Amino acid sequence: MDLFWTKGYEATGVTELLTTMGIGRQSMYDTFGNKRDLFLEALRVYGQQRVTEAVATLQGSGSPLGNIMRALDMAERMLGEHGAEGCLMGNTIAELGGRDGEVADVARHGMGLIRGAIHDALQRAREAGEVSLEADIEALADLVITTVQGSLLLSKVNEDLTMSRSALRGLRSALKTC
Amino acid sequence: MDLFWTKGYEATGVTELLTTMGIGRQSMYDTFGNKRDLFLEALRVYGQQRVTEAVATLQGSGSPLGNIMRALDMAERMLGEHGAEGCLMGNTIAELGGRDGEVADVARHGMGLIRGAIHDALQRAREAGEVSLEADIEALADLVITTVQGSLLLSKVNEDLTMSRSALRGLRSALKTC
DNA sequence: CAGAACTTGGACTGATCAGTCCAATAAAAG
DNA sequence: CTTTTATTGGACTGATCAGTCCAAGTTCTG
Repeated sequence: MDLFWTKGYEATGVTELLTTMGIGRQSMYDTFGNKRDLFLEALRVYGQQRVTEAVATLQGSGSPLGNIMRALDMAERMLGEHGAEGCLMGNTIAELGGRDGEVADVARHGMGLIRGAIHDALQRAREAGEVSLEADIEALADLVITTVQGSLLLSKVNEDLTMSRSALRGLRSALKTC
Repeated sequence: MDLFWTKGYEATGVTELLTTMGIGRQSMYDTFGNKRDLFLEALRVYGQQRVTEAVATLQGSGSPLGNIMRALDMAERMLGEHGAEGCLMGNTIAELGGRDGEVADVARHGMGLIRGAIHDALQRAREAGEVSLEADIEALADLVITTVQGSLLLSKVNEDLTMSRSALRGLRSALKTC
């Protein structure tokens, strides 16, 4: 998973995967079938990890808007730790999104789950009076997931994370005033 | 340029490039040196095109905030016409950003120019009273470019452009209320 | 202990790729 | 007309790649 994450699908060789996983060639082909299916499995694991932690944060017991802010803290932490690698789902969409439908489905599905959790948190925030009644919850949820993905994309090329952090800052203030 | 745009760098073969360009193999190697330098040239041309039209819109004579909105119209038009392909600069960052410094520089430079034009327009908008004096111009400029890139990334995997358009809608309303 | 299931390294295949070389042709320039 | 320059297609190189095969060893199971 880490290899695919840092180097991308095509740029990662099977031999490299084997030595990193510490297993023999035949074992990999017996277990996963081929490189693409191994990648698909890695992508599923990655998606599950991210979705699990994001949803847990967004469904926390405290203030819904506070939970969203804490989710954005998570995104910032990810920027710091994995800025150069970006997000495996985002990377995958960029590299294979237009070529492999099944891969695209997995990435889209993972993002959809996170977007749904953001949307639900926004709805609770609206009910709690933390955002205005007129706020467009759908648009805001899409804005959040889109901005986070954008910031993770740009961080791949800006070793200085100012721009990515700044975009998230703009997003936070937009959420507070809406 | 179109080939690299739709298929990515690695997935585009030299032979394919030659037939599309309608020239012989040797001519290409004599003229551009190798595949990577040809790509670099295509990326520069793409960047120049996008920067030129974006800056022209953002520096228009009318209302600065209105110019930003018109630039977002441009992004929406691009979503409709090239949603499945995304943005060549964004695609390039995702595929090669961590591996080829010179390529990363070109993509980063193009985006920096657009970001600068957005920033200047925001500044003029603030001076004209279209956004509040307390607005964080830097954060807003980064939010805009980041969201647009994010929406172009997600559009590669959502043939239905609802999410991308919705994110831009959220961005517009955030700009209006700030 | 004996047999089955799993794992290993290494050799191998077939395909694909970027890049080079060359001989023939076409265009341009003097 | 003649010489130089540009362009072409096609053969070729060397490397890399995913995936297969096999023989030997290891672990698990009854």
